[in-house]
Amino acid sequence: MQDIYKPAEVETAAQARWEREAATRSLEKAGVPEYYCLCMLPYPSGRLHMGHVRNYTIGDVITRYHRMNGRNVLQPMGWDAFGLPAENAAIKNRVPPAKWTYDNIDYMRMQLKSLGFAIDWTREVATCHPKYYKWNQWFFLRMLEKGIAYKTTGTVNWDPVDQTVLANEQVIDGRGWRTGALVEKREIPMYYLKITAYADELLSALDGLPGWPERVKTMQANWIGKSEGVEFGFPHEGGQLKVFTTRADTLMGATYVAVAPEHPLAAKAAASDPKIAAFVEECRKGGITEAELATQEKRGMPAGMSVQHPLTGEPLPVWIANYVLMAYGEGAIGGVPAHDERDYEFAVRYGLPLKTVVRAPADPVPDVRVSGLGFLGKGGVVCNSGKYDGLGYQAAVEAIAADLAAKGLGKKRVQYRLRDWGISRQRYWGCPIPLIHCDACGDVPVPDADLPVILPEDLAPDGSGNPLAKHKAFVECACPKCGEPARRETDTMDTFVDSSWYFLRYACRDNDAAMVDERVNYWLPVDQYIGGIEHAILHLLYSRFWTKVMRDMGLVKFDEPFTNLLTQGMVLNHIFLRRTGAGALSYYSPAEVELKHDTDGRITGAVLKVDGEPVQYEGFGTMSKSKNNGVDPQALVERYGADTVRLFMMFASPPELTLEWSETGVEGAQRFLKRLWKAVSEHTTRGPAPALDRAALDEAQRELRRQVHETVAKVSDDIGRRYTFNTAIAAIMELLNAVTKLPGDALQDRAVKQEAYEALTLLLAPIVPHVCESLWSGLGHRDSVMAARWPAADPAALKRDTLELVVQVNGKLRGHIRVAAGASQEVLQEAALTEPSVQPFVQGKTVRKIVVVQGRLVNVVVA
RNA sequence: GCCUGGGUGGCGAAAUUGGUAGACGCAAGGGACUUAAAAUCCUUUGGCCGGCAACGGCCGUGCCGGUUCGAGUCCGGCCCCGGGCACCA
Repeated sequence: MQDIYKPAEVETAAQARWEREAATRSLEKAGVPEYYCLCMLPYPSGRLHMGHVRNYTIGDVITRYHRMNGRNVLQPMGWDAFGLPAENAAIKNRVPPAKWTYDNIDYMRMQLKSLGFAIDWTREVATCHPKYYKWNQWFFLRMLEKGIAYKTTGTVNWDPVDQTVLANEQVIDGRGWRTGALVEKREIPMYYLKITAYADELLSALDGLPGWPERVKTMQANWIGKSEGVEFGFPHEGGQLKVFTTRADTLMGATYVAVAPEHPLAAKAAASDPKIAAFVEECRKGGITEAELATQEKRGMPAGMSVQHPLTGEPLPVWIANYVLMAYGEGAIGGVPAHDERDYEFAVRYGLPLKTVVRAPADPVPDVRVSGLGFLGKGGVVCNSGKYDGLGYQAAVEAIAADLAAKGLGKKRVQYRLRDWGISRQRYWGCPIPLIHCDACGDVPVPDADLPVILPEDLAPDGSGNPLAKHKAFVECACPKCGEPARRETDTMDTFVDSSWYFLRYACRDNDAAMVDERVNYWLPVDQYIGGIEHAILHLLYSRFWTKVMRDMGLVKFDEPFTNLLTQGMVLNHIFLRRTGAGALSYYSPAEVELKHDTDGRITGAVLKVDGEPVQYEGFGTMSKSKNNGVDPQALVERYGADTVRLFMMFASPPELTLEWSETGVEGAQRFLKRLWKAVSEHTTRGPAPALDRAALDEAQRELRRQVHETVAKVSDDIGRRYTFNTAIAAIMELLNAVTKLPGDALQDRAVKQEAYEALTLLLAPIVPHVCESLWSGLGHRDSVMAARWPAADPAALKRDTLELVVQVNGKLRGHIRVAAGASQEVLQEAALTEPSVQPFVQGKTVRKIVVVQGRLVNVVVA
């Protein structure tokens, strides 16, 4: 072993050894417990960013930990290779998206390899490869046959200048990003997947996922948004205006009815009244995101008609209102301004009457005409509602639903907030939807034998529309049914389709005859899935849905794709900027800036290194290109080595929290590895250590051994159960501090140190595998550390004869006592009361009570 | 607007089931080594007060209130920051 730590040499040698020994290859083995550790696949944007490094380091630590614990572990990698950024790069650089994507994949694969992740590269998948997306198309056709995929219209952002559909992120302040034109909503035909048919199972199955964070399950449950309520109609001349409400108890308080601008009644009203038509047209302005719709100013216009209250027959005016969503319920609501904040705001603005029909249980019955927002929530009592007065929420809903049913106007039903999944995208760089449009036969599925429908890879988009639609060789085809000339569908699939099942394909990517095979049931479900919290809802919900559809078609034998889920936080860095000219901002990389501190170490300012002039410090923010505060992992690996980068990432904060980048923190991580290297190297230069003789140890040696085994127990728990890698590393650092402080060079000193250094190496192997490979062989082992077994704590070494307990008086710390390990309560109380530092606080006072917490503390309560 | 997390020293954080607040590391100060610097090693470090000192006291986990022998942790109300909101991935 060399006496100086040289990361580049160590890492090249370790990676070469793993390659030579095919150490990261995973094969299906009968009789060995399998473990599937999966990280969310990256979008090949060009270079890895720190979020990727964090994600894959977490996955690699878990992978290597379970390997050392004897499991047959699979850790695959792939590329979420279709998507918008490739088209944007194509527009900017005039390079076909395919070339850009494949080049990026090559570079990023090299980066991943240089970080030493134990990935089985023989299973690599790229979603833009025809051998992958063929199965998107094949499965889409199966869903079409079953009625799970269907066609209807959907709303999109429309740029009227470019005549193009825009993604939400391409709409900035209501305008198209390239043209600056005001964006409009437009209805176009699209294909949908009937995820709502699985709403109930997607919701109830969350209870069967104890390995998922509560927060993610709560978000998914709220997203699905199951609510029980009443669907009923407001009768009018032309029939009934249907609404759905969860608050039928407030029905007697309805003073108006409002419909969405896209509602058929609004269209009908617009046809005969130009003012209404203008208003409906006005509502088309702006984007389609829920955030935008929910924050816009509430506006409305009378539809020029009225309906009857279903219980009283009283006429109620119909309004067209922009705050009513066509996508939820029936696209219409009964307005109850006294008991709904949004209705209240609307009614106040347009002078609509209020009627108070619910009161707090303790309050007196209010005057019907009391204005203002009344009781909210479901804990009230119905009033001013005739026969329903005095009922609580549930009883009132039942009674009103029964009366509506008796009149043939309504019934109780369940409503979900979840909407079906629209998968059509009017974009080039995606998986073609396998349909052919024939004038005679309609929409005809592409026969299975003609799959995949191959996406031409040599087109370059120019920003106006989908180049596929202009590509004759792609569009023009023969109808599979009648053979006459027909047009191929040019919409491609949402990239969420690609990422909804890629984790299955890793198990069988060499099978060209089937989407999945038996190996999928060997590896799946995924034992541990790791990725960003930003995917908590959409990606994870779509993957769960897709898995259930495949199960129902008999393709897989499990119900849920991911047994355990770890959501990692974002990586942040300092943000520096200068204001240049007319409000323009110029961002500077933290690498170009020097921070100024006061004597307490507080940041007081910053200057640009090149000119020494101040720049504005904006605090921490997520690493991004636009803020110019990203850190290039490659530069770090070259400067410090992969192990240092991995160690810092895992040490700086627990995986679920955000991580603030710190160059000095990276240096600290490097310092630790150097100290470890030096310590082991000094130990091994004295030759092989003698065998450990447990009976011959002195107190200091026993104490160090105890710490070794306590550390083994703690690190096993921190990595294997808690996923708190930061505290595992802290314990390992403490152990190194302790070993290097053990004086003496006697035989048993060396034996205890050998045991300690071997434990340190094994415990660190999942986190910094390259350096541990060298240390392990330095400590006298011929096999790779990847083949070594995870250490086990020796219970005999953990045993303690005495314990130190805390003594509190009225909950305040007043002293410590040392007692025998098995001491009785009486002995503890006596020791606590007679402890000199405790005496002044109990003397002359009445002891009311003594609380003893086993192995921790004694609290004396005095008055 | 709706849904969901988070807030602890100068900084990243720790405290695992309600039981010693600040482990571990960074930064900063003092010292050793060195012609010097870097590197390395030793050492101090939440705030305030008292003491020559050993040490002791009080305060302290975003803010206000509550439960408890005991609250960073539980409950109620507020403030601030982040993630998601269905065509970014």
